Amino acid sequence: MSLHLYDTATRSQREFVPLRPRTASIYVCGATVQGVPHIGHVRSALNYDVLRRWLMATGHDVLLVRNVTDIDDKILAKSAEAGRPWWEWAYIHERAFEDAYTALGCLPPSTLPRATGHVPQMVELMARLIDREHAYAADGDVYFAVASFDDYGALSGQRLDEVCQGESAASGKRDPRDFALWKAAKLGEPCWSTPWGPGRPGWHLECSAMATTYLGSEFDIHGGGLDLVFPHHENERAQSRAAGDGFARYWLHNGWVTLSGEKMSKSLGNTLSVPATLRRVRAVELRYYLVGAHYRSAIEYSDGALDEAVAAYRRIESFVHRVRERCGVPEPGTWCADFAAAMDDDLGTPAALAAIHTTVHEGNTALDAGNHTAAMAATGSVRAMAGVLGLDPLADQWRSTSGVDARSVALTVLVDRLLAERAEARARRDYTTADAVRDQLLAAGIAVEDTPDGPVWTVKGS
RNA sequence: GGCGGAGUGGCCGAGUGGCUUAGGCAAGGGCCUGCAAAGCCCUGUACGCGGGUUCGAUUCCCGCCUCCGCCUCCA
Repeated sequence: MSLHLYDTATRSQREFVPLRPRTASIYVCGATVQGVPHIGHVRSALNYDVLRRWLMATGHDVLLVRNVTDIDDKILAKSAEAGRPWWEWAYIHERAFEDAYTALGCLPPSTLPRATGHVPQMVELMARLIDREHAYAADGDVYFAVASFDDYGALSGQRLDEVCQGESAASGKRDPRDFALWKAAKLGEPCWSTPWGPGRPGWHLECSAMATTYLGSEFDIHGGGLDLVFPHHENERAQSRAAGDGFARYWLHNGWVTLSGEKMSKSLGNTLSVPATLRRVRAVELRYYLVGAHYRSAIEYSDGALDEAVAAYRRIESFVHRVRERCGVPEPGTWCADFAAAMDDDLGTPAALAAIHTTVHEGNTALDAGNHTAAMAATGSVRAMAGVLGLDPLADQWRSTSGVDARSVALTVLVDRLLAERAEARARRDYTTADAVRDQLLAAGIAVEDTPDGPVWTVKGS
């Protein structure tokens, strides 16, 4: 079995055969940085992070480009409303997004291009399109001529006669279905000069320009949220192919996070921000929750479901910690066949998680039987599998303290001192005193468990 | 109106034409423990409704109901 991915363009699973063997090039539509990231935004980034990690784990050299749309109508409107420069507004929110991605353990992209930094490439692309008579300039706007591209609509399944794209108010448009590649400068708006007059990039054009700048005229995977299929990705595909580029070979789209049955979106105002969620659960737990559902299914957010994910993750985490305390630090090993089969089947993370839980179960049984070798092996396997999902409990990413610092040394000395007292009390059957010590520790957030190898303590939530 | 997705046991959430019918959470019983905790063992008549195909359907086909998304900016 090899990796198969569901391709929106063909509405079917296709075997992933990269353009160049052992390499993978991925372009993911990042955010329009106009506000604070919500958990739906990070779900998208997380899905492509898991894809990337699985490709890396199976021996691919991966290039992943995620863009930042740092100029658009809403950024201009919101910054104006706030009385701040548009570029400051964009950068503040770009940082908020990056902070959220980093907190959740997304590997940094190979590069993070901004739309405003790629105007020359956009001009070049428009020139090619005009040359081939797939685009035309009108009063400083530049439009793509939809009718000139036969394959338009193939990606999204939209019927041409039903389509009427947003910029219909514009006078120079020859066909209501045409969409803007470039928008003529309006008074007071930022603009860049082009052969057709000053203006600013249209949304669709920038992604085509940035993707091919970094990944070449043809690349492997283009990803994004389900809502981008039409018109954004349809238009990207049309303009790039019309210009003679092969463009994306696989189109992946992730499902929603919904709240009260509705898509979480800024316009509806029903968003749950990442910072707010991280005040309630740890980042790794939120990651488990978002990665635990299949990427194409919708997640109907609920506090209860998030709590269940927290409990499920802690089962894995406590197993790994228990083995580490009793048997030593296990190095990541190899994943089991079920796990690989699940991941190869269109990133079947639910089944992959089931494989992890099965291994945890086996490891716990081994630990109960005093078989430290088998417990270590299971833990190594769990670490490797969880690592592919970015959920390895012992990964540096999730370490709350940097390991052996002065504070943790001090804590260890004090806890060990108390545990010695408790051991003495237990030895003389003074359980009142022994339990008092344990309760004291628990009140301080330190859980004590008696095991065949002696008491083991852990700081809750670390 | 056009296109697409979903309805699974107390809850979350996979999946499959029949095989011990994922996994987790929660619940009940048991083992272990001084007591716990954690773990282990056991238990639980699931597949929106109505037809059809089939020896057999939750899984395929048809119809219906309900919910959601895209078609305008949106992960």
